[in-house]
Amino acid sequence: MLKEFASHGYANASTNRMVQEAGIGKGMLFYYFKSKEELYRYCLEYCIDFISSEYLAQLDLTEPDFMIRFKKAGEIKMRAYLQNPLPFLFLASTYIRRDAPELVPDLYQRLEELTANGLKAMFANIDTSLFRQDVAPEQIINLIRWAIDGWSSETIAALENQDLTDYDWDSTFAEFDELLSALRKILYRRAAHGDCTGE
Amino acid sequence: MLKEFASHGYANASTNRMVQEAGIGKGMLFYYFKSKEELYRYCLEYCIDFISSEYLAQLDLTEPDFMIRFKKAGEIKMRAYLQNPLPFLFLASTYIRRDAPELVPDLYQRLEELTANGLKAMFANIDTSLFRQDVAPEQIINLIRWAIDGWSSETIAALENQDLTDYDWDSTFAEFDELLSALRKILYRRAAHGDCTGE
DNA sequence: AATTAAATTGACCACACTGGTCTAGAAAGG
DNA sequence: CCTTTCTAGACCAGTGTGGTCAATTTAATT
Repeated sequence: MLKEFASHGYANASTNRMVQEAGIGKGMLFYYFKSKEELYRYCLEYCIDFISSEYLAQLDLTEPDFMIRFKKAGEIKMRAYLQNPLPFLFLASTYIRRDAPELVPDLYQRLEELTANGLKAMFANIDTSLFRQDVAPEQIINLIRWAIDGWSSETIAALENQDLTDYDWDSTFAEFDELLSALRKILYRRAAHGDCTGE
Repeated sequence: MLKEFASHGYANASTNRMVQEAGIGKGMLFYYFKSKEELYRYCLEYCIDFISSEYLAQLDLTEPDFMIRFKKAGEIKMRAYLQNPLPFLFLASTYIRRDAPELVPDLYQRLEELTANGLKAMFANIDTSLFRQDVAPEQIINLIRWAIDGWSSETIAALENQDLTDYDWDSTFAEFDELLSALRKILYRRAAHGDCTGE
């Protein structure tokens, strides 16, 4: 169901394909859900719950070092995604398609709030004294974000055509650590002795 | 036509909507194109031609300073996009939907080649001696790419809900320049006197 | 003006597929 | 044995599809 909605959008999702994919009779679907609309709403709630509990609620927002915090967040997200990617795909799909505006009137507001709260918390209480001082800390945070996002999306894109059953994750993680250490070298204060940035 | 294909994909694009949007009779479409498939192929060729001539062919690949080269490329792309955004949207749509695989068998290979050649040329003959030496130059190139990509997509996303008729572009460009100077400060060799990275 | 040719329209077609219903029966439980 | 809960899939009216075609307007040519 989630897959059908995610890949075709609400309007073009076919209940016939759903029951075929699920291997059940058409009657069942409309026995448990009185309409396609109700099914959609149920899926929505399920996905929001899943992502809230398996991803957002797991974030460690106390870690002052932004890079560590962000790295942990990435691992949590990846774990949740690998456990069940469909809620992510479903919500991303509804969000970018703007598919069901009057179907669930306050949906987009809720999604905005969800991500906005997540992001706000993500960027709150960061120890900016770790950063180099000659570039604005917001700029540094952006650079870290964009670097990690860019690396992630390119890595995921590269993995998409692979057989992941016996994939060598270690080298991927090593690559990620390399990226992080480069970021630290570039964006953080030089450790202790002789801060040659001049402050 | 491009808009219809771009926003619905080949299968769900409606020839009825196309003729309505274009304000012509249904007959005309099938007078000039014998089928939806032929129309699609024509659109494809048109878009590839447009992007090749108005974007890829305009790139200045001699500029040794990567950041300047990339900045110019961004401006060229933006100019082409503003002149006619539909080819970009059309090709992006076909590429991500993987919509017409057996319709145009060698399509994806051609698109891969197009972008691959573009990217390869884009990253060839770069003067890496301008970069700081304590981080691998490929890593630096990636960081610049990701930063510019991230900034661009967030800026575009923010602009999408705006009225652009009398938008203040100067502040946007200024923001972009700020980003570039931060990148230069962070990723390039310190100019001349006292290179404190120690080589 | 008369005739031929090109361009244009929209009603129309068979067909595919839609969300949803409903009958008929299988399972389960008492 | 009866009742209740599940389950299946044939079926329905409706909508939209890509594509056709006879009819008509417009343009070109003689």
